[in-house]
Amino acid sequence: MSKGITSKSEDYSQWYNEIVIKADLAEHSSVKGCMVIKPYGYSIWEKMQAVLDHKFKETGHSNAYFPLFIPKSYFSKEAAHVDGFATECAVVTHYRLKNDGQGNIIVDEEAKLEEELIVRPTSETIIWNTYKGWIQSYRDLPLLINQWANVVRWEMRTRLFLRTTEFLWQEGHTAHATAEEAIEETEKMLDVYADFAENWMAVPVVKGRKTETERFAGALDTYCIEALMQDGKALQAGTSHFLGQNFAKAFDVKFTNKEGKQDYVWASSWGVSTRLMGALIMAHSDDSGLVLPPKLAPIQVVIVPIHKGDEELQKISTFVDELLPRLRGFGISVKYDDRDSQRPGFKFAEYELKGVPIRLAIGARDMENGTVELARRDTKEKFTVPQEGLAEYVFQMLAQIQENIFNRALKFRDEHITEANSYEEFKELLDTKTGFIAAHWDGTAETEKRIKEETKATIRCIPLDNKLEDGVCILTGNPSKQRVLFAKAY
RNA sequence: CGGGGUGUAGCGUAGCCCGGUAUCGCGCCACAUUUGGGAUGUGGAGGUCGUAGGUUCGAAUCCUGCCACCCCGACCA
Repeated sequence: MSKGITSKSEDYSQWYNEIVIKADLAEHSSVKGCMVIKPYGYSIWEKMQAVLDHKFKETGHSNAYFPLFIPKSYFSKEAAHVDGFATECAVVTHYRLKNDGQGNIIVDEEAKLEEELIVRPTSETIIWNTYKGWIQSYRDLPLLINQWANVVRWEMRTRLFLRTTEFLWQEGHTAHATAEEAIEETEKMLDVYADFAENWMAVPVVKGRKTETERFAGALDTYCIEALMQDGKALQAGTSHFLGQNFAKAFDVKFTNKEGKQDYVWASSWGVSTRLMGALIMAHSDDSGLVLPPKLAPIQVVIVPIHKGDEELQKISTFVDELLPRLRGFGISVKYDDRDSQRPGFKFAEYELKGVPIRLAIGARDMENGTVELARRDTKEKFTVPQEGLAEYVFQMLAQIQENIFNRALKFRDEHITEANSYEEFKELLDTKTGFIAAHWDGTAETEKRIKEETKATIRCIPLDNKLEDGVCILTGNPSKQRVLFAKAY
């Protein structure tokens, strides 16, 4: 392992890449745009999954699994949907290889599929085609399904976790008897995402709605949570869509309501992906490496013994053997690193790089004094604390760290929401201060497009808790009733 | 799809201009000494130089083609 990583102030993008690689979260695979998520990175994702999965079930959803392959014809059934995804679909055309007689394996042209299969970029189409058979009556509704899956989007430019060709996610697909219920579901799941981002990932988010331009292909309304990264760029961390009756109509999913009349079903879909890993990394980490919120850290506490000779190690290990169950009793995941192959300094640096929230170092001096050295990752502070009551102290410290990194991120975020009242001011802020810029917009796609072309800033969302105020659009001077949040985004 | 870059041991690299069978560091293995912020010494193992062809007595090096990946943009979660 090499020493140090590029400073984030020097080159943010390189800093990010190095953290992902050096903290052992993931690595590039031999396939362009695809990554291998390594055990340490995957264990963070598993923690995210576990929490989210629990929340989904708590809100009445069940998991199911739908196929990876989608018949091409399904895509053309919803016009906006196909427009949105057509240019980034991987297509399966053959089902067999053969030996060409010269030692090469080639595609067997005789094994051409009647109908090409699309590797799912998202599953609305195959799921709604399936729902057609599941829904006949209002009694079958609501239908609340989630699936954990991989999807493929053939993006031109990829970045580890933030945008990979194949990525892992969950996608909820629900069916309802009324528009109101579907909207309620859409908003409820947005709240679930926001709660997860803030209270687990410690990443503050703005809940809002997308403009028509930024809306999901096939949705009537797209809600989102937007987070701010340390370089002042926004990251869309999750989306929840109200799909209206678009997919029900495309796939002919009707039900008989209480009055005995036929109607199309109302839908929502919502998802978060391994992109959340990117958000987690970028939101908190520093030049020493990853900083993980305790609630999602695979290892919350690491214990490093410092000893001269086996005898001292024995004593320390005996103490640690008693300490471990006490810590675990508080639900703390703890690792005792008594490897003799690495010295303490190496281990300190390694666990900092990996973002372990608390490190306990115990040496002969501590054993004599009845203390341990506690180092917290978020502030880099070190404390000498008594062994007596240590488990409880650590437990409380973990809660403090969780709170601290959230507050730190919140402070940064709030300091980076700035109001702009003219186009000049807007451009100036984008170049200097960055972050979210709250500005009046005349509500037209033309204005949005021009601002994007001229400044690279997009409307991240129209915040749900927006206050109404009269103003004029920064570009056109036309009247506006509220400010929207602009930012450069990932 | 444009621009830039890289491909040599597990990783990072030197060598390429000027052709003679590959340098250094990290890591790995063994042993010893070490251990409160990225240890030290000694010995050792490890290479189709991305790939196909060409020139040459001889190619990591020169020529041609191909492939792949990374970074920066445009597009997108």
